[in-house]
Amino acid sequence: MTERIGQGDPARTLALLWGKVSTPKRGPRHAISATEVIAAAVRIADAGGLEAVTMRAVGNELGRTAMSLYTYVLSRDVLIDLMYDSVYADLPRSQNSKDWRKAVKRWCTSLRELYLAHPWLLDVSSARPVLGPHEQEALESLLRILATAGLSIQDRPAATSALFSVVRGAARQAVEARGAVTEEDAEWWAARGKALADAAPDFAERFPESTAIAAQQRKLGAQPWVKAADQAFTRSIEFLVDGLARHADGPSAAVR
Amino acid sequence: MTERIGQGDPARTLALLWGKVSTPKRGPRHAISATEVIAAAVRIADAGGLEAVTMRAVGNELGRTAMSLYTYVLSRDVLIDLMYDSVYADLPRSQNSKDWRKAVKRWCTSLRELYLAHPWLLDVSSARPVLGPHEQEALESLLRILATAGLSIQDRPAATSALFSVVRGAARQAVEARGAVTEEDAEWWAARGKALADAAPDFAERFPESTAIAAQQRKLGAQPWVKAADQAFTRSIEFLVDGLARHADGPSAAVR
DNA sequence: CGGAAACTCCTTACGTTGTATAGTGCTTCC
DNA sequence: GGAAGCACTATACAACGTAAGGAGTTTCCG
Repeated sequence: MTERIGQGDPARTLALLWGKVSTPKRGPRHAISATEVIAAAVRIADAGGLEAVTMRAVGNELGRTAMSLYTYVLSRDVLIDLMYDSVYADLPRSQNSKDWRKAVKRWCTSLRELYLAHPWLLDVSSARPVLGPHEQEALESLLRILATAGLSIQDRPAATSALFSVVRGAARQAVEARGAVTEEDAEWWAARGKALADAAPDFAERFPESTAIAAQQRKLGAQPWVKAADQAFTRSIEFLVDGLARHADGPSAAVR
Repeated sequence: MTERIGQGDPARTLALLWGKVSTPKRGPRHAISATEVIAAAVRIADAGGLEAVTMRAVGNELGRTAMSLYTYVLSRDVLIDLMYDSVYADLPRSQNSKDWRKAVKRWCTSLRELYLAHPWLLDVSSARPVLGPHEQEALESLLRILATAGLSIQDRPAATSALFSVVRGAARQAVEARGAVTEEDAEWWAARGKALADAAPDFAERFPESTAIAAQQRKLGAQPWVKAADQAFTRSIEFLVDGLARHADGPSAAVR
Protein backbone atom coordinates (compact mmCIF):
# COMPACT_ATOMS: atom_id res chain seq x y z
CA MET A 1 0.00 0.00 0.00
CA THR A 2 1.45 3.29 -0.98
CA GLU A 3 1.62 5.47 2.06
CA ARG A 4 -1.13 8.01 1.75
CA ILE A 5 -0.33 11.43 2.91
CA GLY A 6 -2.13 14.54 3.95
CA GLN A 7 -5.10 12.64 5.27
CA GLY A 8 -6.94 13.72 8.35
CA ASP A 9 -6.74 17.16 9.79
CA PRO A 10 -4.96 19.30 7.23
CA ALA A 11 -4.52 22.20 9.63
CA ARG A 12 -2.45 20.19 12.06
CA THR A 13 -0.39 18.54 9.33
CA LEU A 14 0.37 21.81 7.59
CA ALA A 15 1.23 23.55 10.82
CA LEU A 16 3.76 20.82 11.52
CA LEU A 17 5.17 20.85 8.01
CA TRP A 18 5.58 24.59 7.92
CA GLY A 19 6.95 24.89 11.43
CA LYS A 20 3.99 26.77 12.83
CA VAL A 21 3.45 24.67 15.93
CA SER A 22 3.97 26.82 18.98
CA THR A 23 5.27 25.64 22.32
CA PRO A 24 2.43 24.91 24.72
CA LYS A 25 2.06 27.21 27.68
CA ARG A 26 1.52 24.58 30.31
CA GLY A 27 2.88 21.23 31.22
CA PRO A 28 6.32 19.78 30.93
CA ARG A 29 8.40 20.67 27.92
CA HIS A 30 9.22 18.14 25.25
CA ALA A 31 12.56 16.57 26.14
CA ILE A 32 13.49 16.18 22.51
CA SER A 33 12.42 18.12 19.46
CA ALA A 34 10.15 17.14 16.61
CA THR A 35 13.16 17.55 14.33
CA GLU A 36 14.94 14.83 16.27
CA VAL A 37 11.95 12.54 15.91
CA ILE A 38 11.88 13.09 12.17
CA ALA A 39 15.64 12.57 11.89
CA ALA A 40 15.42 9.30 13.79
CA ALA A 41 12.69 8.13 11.47
CA VAL A 42 14.74 9.10 8.42
CA ARG A 43 17.73 7.14 9.79
CA ILE A 44 15.57 4.08 10.19
CA ALA A 45 14.10 4.46 6.72
CA ASP A 46 17.50 4.95 5.14
CA ALA A 47 18.73 1.78 6.85
CA GLY A 48 15.74 -0.48 6.42
CA GLY A 49 13.24 1.09 4.08
CA LEU A 50 9.91 2.65 4.82
CA GLU A 51 8.45 -0.51 6.31
CA ALA A 52 11.08 -0.41 9.04
CA VAL A 53 9.65 2.88 10.24
CA THR A 54 7.28 1.64 12.89
CA MET A 55 6.27 3.78 15.82
CA ARG A 56 7.96 1.26 18.10
CA ALA A 57 11.20 1.39 16.11
CA VAL A 58 11.31 5.19 16.11
CA GLY A 59 10.39 5.39 19.78
CA ASN A 60 13.08 2.87 20.58
CA GLU A 61 15.66 4.76 18.53
CA LEU A 62 14.96 7.76 20.75
CA GLY A 63 14.85 5.87 24.02
CA ARG A 64 11.11 6.36 24.31
CA THR A 65 7.92 4.43 23.79
CA ALA A 66 5.92 4.35 20.60
CA MET A 67 3.05 6.16 22.25
CA SER A 68 5.14 9.14 23.20
CA LEU A 69 5.55 9.96 19.53
CA TYR A 70 1.90 10.92 19.47
CA THR A 71 2.75 14.05 21.39
CA TYR A 72 4.70 15.13 18.30
CA VAL A 73 2.71 13.83 15.36
CA LEU A 74 -0.87 12.83 14.84
CA SER A 75 -0.13 9.57 13.16
CA ARG A 76 2.51 7.55 11.43
CA ASP A 77 1.31 8.98 8.12
CA VAL A 78 2.00 12.50 9.32
CA LEU A 79 5.45 11.43 10.45
CA ILE A 80 6.12 10.15 6.95
CA ASP A 81 4.97 13.46 5.45
CA LEU A 82 7.41 15.24 7.71
CA MET A 83 10.23 12.88 6.79
CA TYR A 84 9.51 13.41 3.12
CA ASP A 85 9.68 17.17 3.31
CA SER A 86 12.73 17.11 5.55
CA VAL A 87 14.91 15.26 3.05
CA TYR A 88 13.77 17.59 0.29
CA ALA A 89 15.74 20.22 2.20
CA ASP A 90 18.84 18.47 0.83
CA LEU A 91 18.02 19.56 -2.69
CA PRO A 92 20.22 22.40 -3.86
CA ARG A 93 18.45 25.64 -4.65
CA SER A 94 18.40 26.23 -8.37
CA GLN A 95 20.88 28.69 -9.71
CA ASN A 96 19.90 31.32 -12.19
CA SER A 97 20.92 30.12 -15.58
CA LYS A 98 20.48 31.46 -19.04
CA ASP A 99 20.48 27.95 -20.36
CA TRP A 100 17.15 26.54 -19.25
CA ARG A 101 17.88 23.12 -20.74
CA LYS A 102 20.94 22.70 -18.60
CA ALA A 103 19.02 23.98 -15.63
CA VAL A 104 16.22 21.45 -16.12
CA LYS A 105 18.73 18.64 -16.44
CA ARG A 106 20.55 19.78 -13.35
CA TRP A 107 17.28 19.92 -11.47
CA CYS A 108 16.36 16.42 -12.59
CA THR A 109 19.77 15.08 -11.71
CA SER A 110 19.56 16.54 -8.22
CA LEU A 111 16.16 15.04 -7.64
CA ARG A 112 17.31 11.65 -8.89
CA GLU A 113 20.25 11.77 -6.53
CA LEU A 114 17.90 12.53 -3.67
CA TYR A 115 15.87 9.44 -4.53
CA LEU A 116 19.00 7.32 -4.74
CA ALA A 117 20.15 8.61 -1.35
CA HIS A 118 16.75 7.90 0.20
CA PRO A 119 15.09 5.15 -1.81
CA TRP A 120 12.19 4.95 0.63
CA LEU A 121 10.91 8.21 -0.90
CA LEU A 122 9.75 6.12 -3.84
CA ASP A 123 7.51 4.14 -1.55
CA VAL A 124 5.70 7.26 -0.43
CA SER A 125 2.67 8.10 -2.51
CA SER A 126 3.33 10.38 -5.44
CA ALA A 127 -0.01 12.02 -4.74
CA ARG A 128 0.91 15.19 -2.90
CA PRO A 129 -2.19 17.01 -1.61
CA VAL A 130 -0.16 18.64 1.12
CA LEU A 131 3.25 20.10 0.39
CA GLY A 132 5.80 21.19 2.92
CA PRO A 133 8.12 24.14 2.42
CA HIS A 134 11.03 22.20 0.94
CA GLU A 135 8.98 20.27 -1.52
CA GLN A 136 7.18 23.44 -2.48
CA GLU A 137 10.55 25.08 -3.04
CA ALA A 138 11.63 22.27 -5.34
CA LEU A 139 8.51 22.76 -7.42
CA GLU A 140 9.00 26.52 -7.44
CA SER A 141 12.59 26.08 -8.63
CA LEU A 142 11.44 24.04 -11.56
CA LEU A 143 8.67 26.47 -12.38
CA ARG A 144 11.18 29.33 -12.40
CA ILE A 145 13.31 27.46 -14.90
CA LEU A 146 10.30 26.77 -17.10
CA ALA A 147 9.28 30.42 -16.91
CA THR A 148 12.79 31.35 -18.04
CA ALA A 149 12.36 28.88 -20.86
CA GLY A 150 9.36 30.86 -22.04
CA LEU A 151 6.96 27.98 -21.59
CA SER A 152 3.39 29.22 -21.34
CA ILE A 153 1.80 29.27 -17.93
CA GLN A 154 -0.86 26.84 -19.18
CA ASP A 155 1.85 24.33 -20.10
CA ARG A 156 3.85 24.49 -16.93
CA PRO A 157 1.78 22.10 -14.80
CA ALA A 158 2.08 19.39 -17.43
CA ALA A 159 5.79 19.97 -17.73
CA THR A 160 6.45 19.77 -14.02
CA SER A 161 4.22 16.74 -13.66
CA ALA A 162 5.98 14.97 -16.51
CA LEU A 163 9.44 15.80 -15.23
CA PHE A 164 8.64 14.68 -11.70
CA SER A 165 7.14 11.45 -13.04
CA VAL A 166 10.02 10.66 -15.35
CA VAL A 167 12.62 11.27 -12.68
CA ARG A 168 10.68 9.20 -10.20
CA GLY A 169 10.24 6.34 -12.64
CA ALA A 170 13.89 6.40 -13.63
CA ALA A 171 15.00 6.58 -10.02
CA ARG A 172 12.86 3.58 -9.21
CA GLN A 173 14.54 1.66 -12.00
CA ALA A 174 17.98 2.75 -10.82
CA VAL A 175 17.28 1.74 -7.25
CA GLU A 176 16.12 -1.70 -8.35
CA ALA A 177 19.13 -2.08 -10.62
CA ARG A 178 21.52 -1.19 -7.82
CA GLY A 179 19.72 -3.57 -5.57
CA ALA A 180 20.38 -6.32 -8.09
CA VAL A 181 24.12 -5.90 -7.71
CA THR A 182 24.49 -7.94 -4.55
CA GLU A 183 25.30 -11.62 -4.77
CA GLU A 184 22.02 -12.70 -3.26
CA ASP A 185 19.92 -10.62 -5.58
CA ALA A 186 21.97 -11.69 -8.56
CA GLU A 187 21.00 -15.24 -7.72
CA TRP A 188 17.39 -14.24 -7.59
CA TRP A 189 17.64 -12.63 -11.00
CA ALA A 190 19.30 -15.69 -12.45
CA ALA A 191 16.53 -17.87 -11.05
CA ARG A 192 13.99 -15.48 -12.46
CA GLY A 193 15.54 -15.73 -15.90
CA LYS A 194 15.36 -19.48 -15.84
CA ALA A 195 11.82 -19.47 -14.46
CA LEU A 196 10.66 -17.18 -17.24
CA ALA A 197 12.19 -19.44 -19.85
CA ASP A 198 10.31 -22.34 -18.28
CA ALA A 199 7.04 -20.45 -17.97
CA ALA A 200 7.19 -18.96 -21.44
CA PRO A 201 9.34 -21.10 -23.73
CA ASP A 202 7.94 -19.23 -26.72
CA PHE A 203 8.81 -15.84 -25.25
CA ALA A 204 11.19 -14.77 -27.99
CA GLU A 205 8.64 -15.65 -30.62
CA ARG A 206 5.78 -13.81 -28.95
CA PHE A 207 7.79 -10.80 -27.88
CA PRO A 208 10.52 -10.18 -30.44
CA GLU A 209 10.93 -6.50 -29.60
CA SER A 210 11.37 -7.14 -25.89
CA THR A 211 13.80 -9.92 -26.65
CA ALA A 212 15.87 -7.66 -28.89
CA ILE A 213 16.03 -5.03 -26.18
CA ALA A 214 17.20 -7.55 -23.62
CA ALA A 215 19.89 -8.81 -25.96
CA GLN A 216 21.05 -5.29 -26.71
CA GLN A 217 21.25 -4.46 -23.03
CA ARG A 218 23.38 -7.49 -22.29
CA LYS A 219 26.02 -5.84 -24.46
CA LEU A 220 26.39 -3.04 -21.94
CA GLY A 221 29.06 -5.05 -20.15
CA ALA A 222 29.39 -5.43 -16.41
CA GLN A 223 26.30 -4.50 -14.41
CA PRO A 224 24.09 -4.03 -17.46
CA TRP A 225 20.98 -3.16 -15.44
CA VAL A 226 22.72 -0.34 -13.69
CA LYS A 227 24.04 1.04 -16.96
CA ALA A 228 20.66 0.61 -18.60
CA ALA A 229 18.97 2.47 -15.75
CA ASP A 230 21.43 5.35 -15.96
CA GLN A 231 20.97 5.51 -19.69
CA ALA A 232 17.20 5.43 -19.41
CA PHE A 233 17.36 8.42 -17.08
CA THR A 234 19.55 10.60 -19.26
CA ARG A 235 17.74 9.73 -22.47
CA SER A 236 14.27 10.18 -20.92
CA ILE A 237 15.13 13.65 -19.75
CA GLU A 238 16.64 14.43 -23.12
CA PHE A 239 13.44 13.42 -24.89
CA LEU A 240 11.28 15.44 -22.57
CA VAL A 241 13.50 18.51 -22.75
CA ASP A 242 13.53 18.23 -26.53
CA GLY A 243 9.75 18.13 -26.48
CA LEU A 244 9.52 21.10 -24.15
CA ALA A 245 11.85 23.03 -26.40
CA ARG A 246 9.24 22.79 -29.12
CA HIS A 247 6.92 24.85 -26.92
CA ALA A 248 9.35 27.15 -25.23
CA ASP A 249 10.82 30.29 -26.66
CA GLY A 250 13.41 31.15 -24.08
CA PRO A 251 17.15 31.09 -24.51
CA SER A 252 19.03 27.87 -24.55
CA ALA A 253 22.64 27.20 -25.23
CA ALA A 254 21.72 25.55 -28.45
CA VAL A 255 18.74 24.11 -30.15
CA ARG A 256 20.82 20.95 -30.24
CA MET B 1 4.45 0.83 1.72
CA THR B 2 4.28 0.22 -1.97
CA GLU B 3 3.39 -3.37 -2.52
CA ARG B 4 6.53 -5.12 -3.63
CA ILE B 5 6.16 -7.74 -6.20
CA GLY B 6 8.01 -10.66 -7.60
CA GLN B 7 9.68 -11.45 -4.30
CA GLY B 8 10.26 -14.96 -3.15
CA ASP B 9 10.29 -17.92 -5.45
CA PRO B 10 10.30 -16.56 -8.99
CA ALA B 11 9.57 -19.95 -10.51
CA ARG B 12 6.27 -20.36 -8.72
CA THR B 13 5.20 -16.78 -9.33
CA LEU B 14 6.00 -16.91 -13.02
CA ALA B 15 4.32 -20.26 -13.45
CA LEU B 16 1.17 -18.79 -11.95
CA LEU B 17 1.38 -15.61 -14.00
CA TRP B 18 1.91 -17.43 -17.27
CA GLY B 19 -0.67 -20.10 -16.62
CA LYS B 20 1.79 -22.96 -16.35
CA VAL B 21 0.50 -24.48 -13.16
CA SER B 22 -0.77 -27.95 -13.87
CA THR B 23 -3.57 -29.73 -12.04
CA PRO B 24 -2.19 -31.97 -9.29
CA LYS B 25 -2.51 -35.70 -9.81
CA ARG B 26 -3.66 -36.56 -6.31
CA GLY B 27 -5.96 -35.17 -3.71
CA PRO B 28 -9.25 -33.36 -3.99
CA ARG B 29 -9.69 -30.91 -6.80
CA HIS B 30 -9.87 -27.19 -6.17
CA ALA B 31 -13.53 -26.30 -5.85
CA ILE B 32 -12.97 -22.91 -7.46
CA SER B 33 -10.38 -21.72 -9.92
CA ALA B 34 -7.42 -19.43 -9.41
CA THR B 35 -9.06 -17.10 -11.90
CA GLU B 36 -12.05 -16.77 -9.59
CA VAL B 37 -9.76 -15.97 -6.68
CA ILE B 38 -8.06 -13.27 -8.68
CA ALA B 39 -11.37 -11.87 -9.88
CA ALA B 40 -12.70 -11.72 -6.33
CA ALA B 41 -9.61 -9.84 -5.24
CA VAL B 42 -9.95 -7.40 -8.14
CA ARG B 43 -13.59 -6.77 -7.18
CA ILE B 44 -12.56 -5.96 -3.64
CA ALA B 45 -9.75 -3.69 -4.82
CA ASP B 46 -12.02 -1.87 -7.25
CA ALA B 47 -14.50 -1.27 -4.46
CA GLY B 48 -12.19 -0.40 -1.58
CA GLY B 49 -8.67 0.05 -2.82
CA LEU B 50 -5.69 -2.18 -2.45
CA GLU B 51 -5.72 -2.05 1.31
CA ALA B 52 -9.16 -3.68 1.33
CA VAL B 53 -7.63 -6.76 -0.29
CA THR B 54 -6.90 -8.79 2.79
CA MET B 55 -6.70 -12.54 2.68
CA ARG B 56 -9.68 -12.67 5.02
CA ALA B 57 -11.73 -10.37 2.78
CA VAL B 58 -10.95 -12.37 -0.35
CA GLY B 59 -11.61 -15.66 1.40
CA ASN B 60 -14.89 -14.32 2.69
CA GLU B 61 -15.90 -13.06 -0.76
CA LEU B 62 -15.49 -16.64 -1.99
CA GLY B 63 -17.18 -18.30 0.96
CA ARG B 64 -13.87 -19.68 2.19
CA THR B 65 -11.28 -18.98 4.81
CA ALA B 66 -8.21 -16.82 4.35
CA MET B 67 -5.92 -19.78 4.75
CA SER B 68 -7.49 -21.70 1.90
CA LEU B 69 -6.17 -19.06 -0.48
CA TYR B 70 -2.70 -20.38 0.17
CA THR B 71 -3.51 -23.41 -1.90
CA TYR B 72 -3.75 -21.03 -4.86
CA VAL B 73 -1.09 -18.42 -4.23
CA LEU B 74 2.08 -18.33 -2.18
CA SER B 75 1.36 -15.01 -0.57
CA ARG B 76 -0.72 -11.93 -0.71
CA ASP B 77 2.01 -10.27 -2.78
CA VAL B 78 1.72 -12.97 -5.39
CA LEU B 79 -2.05 -12.51 -5.43
CA ILE B 80 -1.50 -8.82 -6.12
CA ASP B 81 0.88 -9.65 -8.98
CA LEU B 82 -1.78 -11.85 -10.48
CA MET B 83 -4.43 -9.18 -10.07
CA TYR B 84 -2.18 -6.65 -11.76
CA ASP B 85 -1.54 -8.75 -14.80
CA SER B 86 -5.17 -9.84 -15.04
CA VAL B 87 -6.49 -6.31 -15.47
CA TYR B 88 -3.82 -5.57 -18.05
CA ALA B 89 -5.72 -8.06 -20.19
CA ASP B 90 -8.32 -5.27 -20.58
CA LEU B 91 -5.88 -3.19 -22.60
CA PRO B 92 -6.69 -3.24 -26.28
CA ARG B 93 -4.07 -4.72 -28.53
CA SER B 94 -2.36 -2.04 -30.53
CA GLN B 95 -3.44 -1.67 -34.10
CA ASN B 96 -0.98 -1.28 -36.89
CA SER B 97 -0.74 2.35 -37.75
CA LYS B 98 1.41 4.28 -40.09
CA ASP B 99 1.12 7.27 -37.80
CA TRP B 100 3.28 6.36 -34.84
CA ARG B 101 2.47 9.54 -32.95
CA LYS B 102 -1.23 8.74 -32.97
CA ALA B 103 -0.44 5.19 -32.02
CA VAL B 104 1.64 6.29 -29.02
CA LYS B 105 -1.08 8.64 -27.89
CA ARG B 106 -3.70 5.94 -28.26
CA TRP B 107 -1.54 3.58 -26.26
CA CYS B 108 -1.10 6.14 -23.50
CA THR B 109 -4.78 6.93 -23.43
CA SER B 110 -5.69 3.27 -23.08
CA LEU B 111 -3.27 2.80 -20.23
CA ARG B 112 -4.56 5.88 -18.46
CA GLU B 113 -8.10 4.60 -18.78
CA LEU B 114 -7.01 1.33 -17.25
CA TYR B 115 -5.58 3.18 -14.28
CA LEU B 116 -8.75 5.21 -13.91
CA ALA B 117 -10.85 2.06 -14.02
CA HIS B 118 -8.63 0.37 -11.42
CA PRO B 119 -6.99 3.10 -9.34
CA TRP B 120 -5.46 0.53 -6.98
CA LEU B 121 -2.97 -0.27 -9.74
CA LEU B 122 -1.22 2.95 -8.80
CA ASP B 123 -0.64 1.61 -5.32
CA VAL B 124 1.23 -1.39 -6.67
CA SER B 125 4.94 -0.85 -6.99
CA SER B 126 6.08 0.48 -10.33
CA ALA B 127 9.13 -1.76 -10.03
CA ARG B 128 8.28 -4.74 -12.21
CA PRO B 129 10.90 -7.45 -11.90
CA VAL B 130 8.39 -10.09 -12.92
CA LEU B 131 6.00 -9.45 -15.78
CA GLY B 132 2.98 -11.48 -16.64
CA PRO B 133 1.83 -12.10 -20.20
CA HIS B 134 -0.59 -9.20 -20.42
CA GLU B 135 1.77 -6.65 -19.05
CA GLN B 136 4.50 -7.98 -21.29
CA GLU B 137 2.14 -7.62 -24.22
CA ALA B 138 1.47 -3.97 -23.32
CA LEU B 139 5.18 -3.28 -23.33
CA GLU B 140 5.64 -5.16 -26.59
CA SER B 141 2.85 -3.12 -28.18
CA LEU B 142 4.59 0.08 -27.27
CA LEU B 143 7.94 -1.19 -28.46
CA ARG B 144 6.39 -2.11 -31.82
CA ILE B 145 5.10 1.41 -32.19
CA LEU B 146 8.50 2.85 -31.33
CA ALA B 147 10.16 0.51 -33.80
CA THR B 148 7.76 1.77 -36.46
CA ALA B 149 8.72 5.27 -35.46
CA GLY B 150 12.31 4.46 -36.32
CA LEU B 151 13.57 5.08 -32.82
CA SER B 152 16.90 3.38 -32.29
CA ILE B 153 16.94 0.20 -30.27
CA GLN B 154 19.23 1.90 -27.73
CA ASP B 155 16.64 4.61 -27.16
CA ARG B 156 13.61 2.42 -26.79
CA PRO B 157 14.00 1.48 -23.12
CA ALA B 158 14.18 5.12 -22.13
CA ALA B 159 11.16 5.95 -24.25
CA THR B 160 9.02 3.18 -22.80
CA SER B 161 10.13 3.99 -19.29
CA ALA B 162 9.33 7.66 -19.74
CA LEU B 163 5.93 7.00 -21.29
CA PHE B 164 4.96 4.53 -18.59
CA SER B 165 6.06 7.00 -15.93
CA VAL B 166 4.28 9.96 -17.40
CA VAL B 167 1.03 8.07 -17.85
CA ARG B 168 1.25 6.71 -14.36
CA GLY B 169 1.97 10.12 -12.86
CA ALA B 170 -0.84 11.74 -14.80
CA ALA B 171 -3.24 8.97 -13.90
CA ARG B 172 -2.39 9.41 -10.24
CA GLN B 173 -3.18 13.08 -10.54
CA ALA B 174 -6.43 12.35 -12.34
CA VAL B 175 -7.51 9.82 -9.73
CA GLU B 176 -6.84 12.30 -6.95
CA ALA B 177 -8.67 15.04 -8.80
CA ARG B 178 -11.70 12.83 -9.31
CA GLY B 179 -11.59 11.86 -5.71
CA ALA B 180 -11.81 15.51 -4.80
CA VAL B 181 -15.15 15.83 -6.49
CA THR B 182 -17.26 14.40 -3.69
CA GLU B 183 -18.74 16.71 -1.13
CA GLU B 184 -16.72 15.27 1.71
CA ASP B 185 -13.43 15.57 -0.11
CA ALA B 186 -14.28 19.05 -1.31
CA GLU B 187 -14.60 20.05 2.32
CA TRP B 188 -11.21 18.58 3.02
CA TRP B 189 -9.69 20.56 0.19
CA ALA B 190 -11.29 23.76 1.43
CA ALA B 191 -9.91 23.14 4.90
CA ARG B 192 -6.50 22.43 3.42
CA GLY B 193 -6.57 25.73 1.54
CA LYS B 194 -7.33 27.63 4.70
CA ALA B 195 -4.76 25.70 6.70
CA LEU B 196 -2.06 26.47 4.16
CA ALA B 197 -2.90 30.16 4.30
CA ASP B 198 -2.55 29.98 8.06
CA ALA B 199 0.66 27.98 8.01
CA ALA B 200 2.28 30.04 5.28
CA PRO B 201 0.78 33.55 5.20
CA ASP B 202 3.68 34.67 3.02
CA PHE B 203 3.12 31.88 0.51
CA ALA B 204 2.40 34.09 -2.49
CA GLU B 205 5.51 36.10 -1.83
CA ARG B 206 7.81 33.10 -1.44
CA PHE B 207 6.30 31.09 -4.28
CA PRO B 208 5.09 33.48 -6.96
CA GLU B 209 5.26 30.91 -9.77
CA SER B 210 3.21 28.36 -7.88
CA THR B 211 0.71 31.02 -6.94
CA ALA B 212 0.33 32.12 -10.54
CA ILE B 213 -0.27 28.53 -11.62
CA ALA B 214 -2.96 28.07 -8.98
CA ALA B 215 -4.68 31.27 -10.05
CA GLN B 216 -4.56 30.27 -13.68
CA GLN B 217 -6.04 26.87 -12.91
CA ARG B 218 -8.93 28.38 -10.99
CA LYS B 219 -10.00 29.90 -14.31
CA LEU B 220 -10.71 26.44 -15.69
CA GLY B 221 -14.25 26.68 -14.38
CA ALA B 222 -16.16 23.93 -12.64
CA GLN B 223 -14.02 21.08 -11.31
CA PRO B 224 -10.74 22.78 -12.08
CA TRP B 225 -8.60 19.97 -10.66
CA VAL B 226 -10.18 17.44 -12.95
CA LYS B 227 -9.69 19.66 -15.97
CA ALA B 228 -6.13 20.43 -14.91
CA ALA B 229 -5.36 16.73 -14.56
CA ASP B 230 -6.80 15.95 -17.98
CA GLN B 231 -4.84 18.79 -19.48
CA ALA B 232 -1.64 17.71 -17.76
CA PHE B 233 -2.03 14.28 -19.28
CA THR B 234 -2.57 15.40 -22.85
CA ARG B 235 0.15 18.05 -22.75
CA SER B 236 2.68 15.75 -21.06
CA ILE B 237 2.26 13.13 -23.74
CA GLU B 238 2.47 15.81 -26.40
CA PHE B 239 5.79 17.04 -25.02
CA LEU B 240 7.22 13.57 -24.81
CA VAL B 241 6.05 12.60 -28.27
CA ASP B 242 7.49 15.83 -29.64
CA GLY B 243 10.78 14.96 -28.00
CA LEU B 244 10.74 11.43 -29.34
CA ALA B 245 10.05 12.77 -32.80
CA ARG B 246 13.40 14.50 -32.67
CA HIS B 247 15.04 11.08 -32.47
CA ALA B 248 12.75 9.05 -34.66
CA ASP B 249 12.76 8.90 -38.40
CA GLY B 250 9.61 6.92 -39.06
CA PRO B 251 6.48 8.18 -40.70
CA SER B 252 4.06 10.37 -38.88
CA ALA B 253 0.99 12.13 -40.12
CA ALA B 254 2.77 15.42 -39.75
CA VAL B 255 5.79 16.86 -38.07
CA ARG B 256 3.31 19.17 -36.39
C1' DC C 1 -7.33 -53.88 -2.76
C1' DG C 2 -5.47 -51.09 0.79
C1' DG C 3 -2.09 -48.19 2.81
C1' DA C 4 0.58 -44.23 1.82
C1' DA C 5 1.31 -39.96 -0.33
C1' DA C 6 -0.39 -35.88 -1.92
C1' DC C 7 -3.73 -32.47 -1.81
C1' DT C 8 -7.82 -29.20 -0.30
C1' DC C 9 -9.62 -26.77 3.23
C1' DC C 10 -10.34 -25.47 8.07
C1' DT C 11 -9.04 -24.20 12.82
C1' DT C 12 -6.10 -22.24 15.96
C1' DA C 13 -2.40 -19.61 17.08
C1' DC C 14 1.38 -16.31 16.83
C1' DG C 15 4.04 -12.12 16.04
C1' DT C 16 3.57 -7.60 14.56
C1' DT C 17 1.53 -3.05 13.85
C1' DG C 18 -1.03 1.43 14.72
C1' DT C 19 -3.19 3.53 18.09
C1' DA C 20 -7.02 3.95 21.94
C1' DT C 21 -7.30 4.68 26.79
C1' DA C 22 -6.19 5.47 31.42
C1' DG C 23 -2.85 6.71 34.74
C1' DT C 24 1.15 9.32 36.77
C1' DG C 25 3.95 13.14 37.27
C1' DC C 26 5.16 17.87 35.95
C1' DT C 27 4.41 22.84 34.68
C1' DT C 28 1.72 26.92 34.32
C1' DC C 29 -2.44 29.49 34.89
C1' DC C 30 -5.71 32.09 37.57
C1' DG D 1 -2.97 26.37 45.97
C1' DG D 2 -6.12 23.82 43.13
C1' DA D 3 -7.24 23.11 38.37
C1' DA D 4 -6.07 22.65 33.68
C1' DG D 5 -3.08 21.22 30.35
C1' DC D 6 0.75 18.60 28.87
C1' DA D 7 4.68 14.84 28.42
C1' DC D 8 5.30 10.25 28.85
C1' DT D 9 4.29 5.33 30.13
C1' DA D 10 1.80 0.99 30.52
C1' DT D 11 -1.69 -1.80 28.92
C1' DA D 12 -4.90 -3.28 25.77
C1' DC D 13 -7.30 -4.02 21.43
C1' DA D 14 -8.36 -4.90 16.56
C1' DA D 15 -6.50 -6.26 12.46
C1' DC D 16 -3.30 -8.50 9.46
C1' DG D 17 -0.29 -12.20 7.10
C1' DT D 18 0.73 -16.53 7.65
C1' DA D 19 2.73 -20.85 10.40
C1' DA D 20 1.37 -25.28 11.87
C1' DG D 21 -1.47 -29.10 12.65
C1' DG D 22 -5.63 -31.73 11.77
C1' DA D 23 -9.50 -33.85 9.07
C1' DG D 24 -11.26 -35.41 4.89
C1' DT D 25 -10.64 -36.61 -0.10
C1' DT D 26 -8.36 -38.40 -4.24
C1' DT D 27 -4.87 -40.96 -6.62
C1' DC D 28 -0.83 -43.78 -6.80
C1' DC D 29 1.52 -48.06 -6.48
C1' DG D 30 2.99 -52.43 -4.49
